Amino acid sequence: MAKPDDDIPFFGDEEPRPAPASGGIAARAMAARGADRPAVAYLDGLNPEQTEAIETIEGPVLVLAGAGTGKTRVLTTRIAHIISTGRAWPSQILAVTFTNKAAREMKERIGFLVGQAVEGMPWLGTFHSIGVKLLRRHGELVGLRSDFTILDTDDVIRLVKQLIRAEGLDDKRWPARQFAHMIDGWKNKGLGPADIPEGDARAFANGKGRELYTAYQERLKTLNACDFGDLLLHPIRVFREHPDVLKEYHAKFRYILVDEYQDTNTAQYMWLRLLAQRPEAARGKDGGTGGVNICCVGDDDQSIYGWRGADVDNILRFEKDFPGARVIRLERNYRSTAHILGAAGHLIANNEGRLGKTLFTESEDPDAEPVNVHAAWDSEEEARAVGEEIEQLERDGHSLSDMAILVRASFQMREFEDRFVTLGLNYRVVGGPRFYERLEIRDAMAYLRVVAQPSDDLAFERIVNTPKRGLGEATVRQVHDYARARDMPMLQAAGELVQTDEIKAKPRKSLGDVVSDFRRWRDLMDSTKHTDLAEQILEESGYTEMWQNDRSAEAPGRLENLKELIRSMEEFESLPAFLEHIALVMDTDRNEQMDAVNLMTLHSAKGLEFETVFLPGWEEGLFPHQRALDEGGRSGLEEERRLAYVGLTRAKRRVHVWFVSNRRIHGMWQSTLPSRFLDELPEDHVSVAEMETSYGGYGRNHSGGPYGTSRFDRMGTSADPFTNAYETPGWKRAQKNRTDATRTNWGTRSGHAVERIAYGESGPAGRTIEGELVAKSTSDTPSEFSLGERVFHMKFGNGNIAAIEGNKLTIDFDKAGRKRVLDGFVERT
DNA sequence: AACGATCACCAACTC
DNA sequence: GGTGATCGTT
Repeated sequence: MAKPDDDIPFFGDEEPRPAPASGGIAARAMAARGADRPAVAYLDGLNPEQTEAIETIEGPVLVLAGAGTGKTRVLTTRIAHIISTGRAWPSQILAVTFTNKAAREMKERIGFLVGQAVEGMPWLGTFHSIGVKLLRRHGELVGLRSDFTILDTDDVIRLVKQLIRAEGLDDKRWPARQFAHMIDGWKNKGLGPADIPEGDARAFANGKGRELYTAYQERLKTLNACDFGDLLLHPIRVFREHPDVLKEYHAKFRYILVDEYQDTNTAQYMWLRLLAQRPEAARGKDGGTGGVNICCVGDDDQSIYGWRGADVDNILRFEKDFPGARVIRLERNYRSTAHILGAAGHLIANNEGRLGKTLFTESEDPDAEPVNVHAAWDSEEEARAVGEEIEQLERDGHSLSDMAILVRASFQMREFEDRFVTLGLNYRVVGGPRFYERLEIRDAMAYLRVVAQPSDDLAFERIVNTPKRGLGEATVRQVHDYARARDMPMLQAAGELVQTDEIKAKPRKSLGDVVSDFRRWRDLMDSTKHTDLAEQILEESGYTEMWQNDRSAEAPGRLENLKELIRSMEEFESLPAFLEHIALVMDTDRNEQMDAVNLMTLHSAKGLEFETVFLPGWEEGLFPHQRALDEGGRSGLEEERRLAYVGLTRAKRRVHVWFVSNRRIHGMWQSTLPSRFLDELPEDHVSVAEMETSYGGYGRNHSGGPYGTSRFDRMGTSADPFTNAYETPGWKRAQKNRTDATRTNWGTRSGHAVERIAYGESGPAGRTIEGELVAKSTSDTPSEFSLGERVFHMKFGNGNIAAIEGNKLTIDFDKAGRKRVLDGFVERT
């Protein structure tokens, strides 16, 4: 086997092996070579299916790996196996993942198996980071210089907005965000401006869709920039238009592995096919093995990215694409209790079009808890109750890091955060609002981008007048127009303009200063350490000073973040390397070692596991998400169900599902119905929480509070909206529990009051609460209240009606101030 | 040109 | 609840 040029020293069959890393499994594996099976130690402890998935090295393989069945172990061991048996150099293995986290984890675990050799795997990464690597080499074939920049969604939207305005269109009527989203969708499908369907092209901006898309691509080219979609599309173009280049990679990548195959979109699929389907293999000249050594690992039940273009069909049609493919199912679960698996399996069985797997576990745990379902009045109480449960678990000796709260939508996080702050409970937001998205970080990055890449107009425009330098809209536009007219970067245009007298004296001076600043910084780039340079730039530009003079509450935090930014640059060797990292790797994993509760969305929970999982917000409209239902119809619902499945299967031992009766959405309180998914959980594996375990104490406290009313009363009413829709035995038991608890604890007086609050004066039968949005379903009905009327709201207390819009009331509350609420939630006093 | 106040609109998630 | 856009003011 010839050693590839870009490989690092490692062992091959003919070469002496370096001393293996001590304790490395590979070391033991090599020592054990020649013995009977398991021939190598790293295959110890694997079940037969896993072993098959690892040892079937030649030819196409699809591994259908259910949740918790050792998917990552199979992938990493397979790679270790390929390397250890000398079938390929580390650099000859292409291993793609979707997230940086997955790539990082895989790299770490391969490191445990093969030691140093993992450092020789340059082609282990996300689709996008590998795309960047390809384009740095071959970008010129599609008109990109090798120092191109990568635009994030924010940049894209700003750019699209400029283009929409340049076309003389109203950017209100045709929102840039929407068009950016459309472009992204086209790119996910592998469509360039010429390829998009006529209907799509006409759908936006009076038929100017295609024109705009073309203009957008043109603009990217002049900016020497790529958006995320281009990181996939450009390599595809290179491969298609330059067979010699493709051939080079065919020879290079002897083994291809794909993680989370069910999440590949069409462009990624095209990309993979180009690399995996070799013409010589098709002609049968490749040693009879079929030649396509591709191994895709995935789980159709965990496909949750349909809305961003992932195509489940990719996994469903694998066998057609790669004839002779071996399909291996991993169904033995090593993570969860039988209760959790039972609940998840029963839920997901409601989906059609599955490849079909049934997870099982062999561990028998007599103490295992069923899945717990809880009800709460509103999201605030939900957060409080979850907080209590967490504290109880903590007192029982569980560590916070073993618990996670998985929400459907990120806005749900705030209430938990608020609660945890009050409790002094450590928490960690995983994948939440990211560091790089912060205003000050983006500003600082813009400075660095202009220095590293003077043609980066988007970055230039962002900071040309930040801090304020007296360069207003008028001046910036002048520079912009000058640049566009001469097809040059704005920085250069600014440099030329200040030589002329086209600009008034004041802005001319500041613009000149900016230009010479950037010139100076740029000259320093080669001679100064990038961290020092960054510090110098922030200092000399007046940017840090701007925040030092800012007396707002956030300013100190922002300065802290800027320091953090400089610190995080340390580990990169150069400014460009750092900028690329930021563009692609948007997470900073700080505080990983702290013991803290994990808070994240269901999407970002995929691939993780926790002892205890809290799943709040199981309500119609939120989960399943209304938008998924509206846009995706049945398949949208199925995707939501898979998301629920992902949530449940994250748990090893305990699951607590919550739903609330009232949730505030867009600042308005809305009544909600429990999610249909609750109904799809099997009774055998579910227990509906008894009142005293989850509601005791604090509910009572509130009944004595300023607003007087207990919050659970509504549930005990005979007209309970849940009754009709939810007939399962488990559900009835839940009703019964609620009823009993209500009656015993709080009596009926407030029950009556709340009943009216919940249904308004028209009575329970008249106004059906229509699941997701009461506001929508009843907006035609004029409100029965009148202006100035004195009303009572159970959360906000007494107030006067200031305005009426259908059934939405604007009320000036005595204590809570002005709020907008639905009329169903207030009563006359 | 800069600033502060008010308003409209939005809020799945990843690279 | 937060943000960006817009308007009126200096």
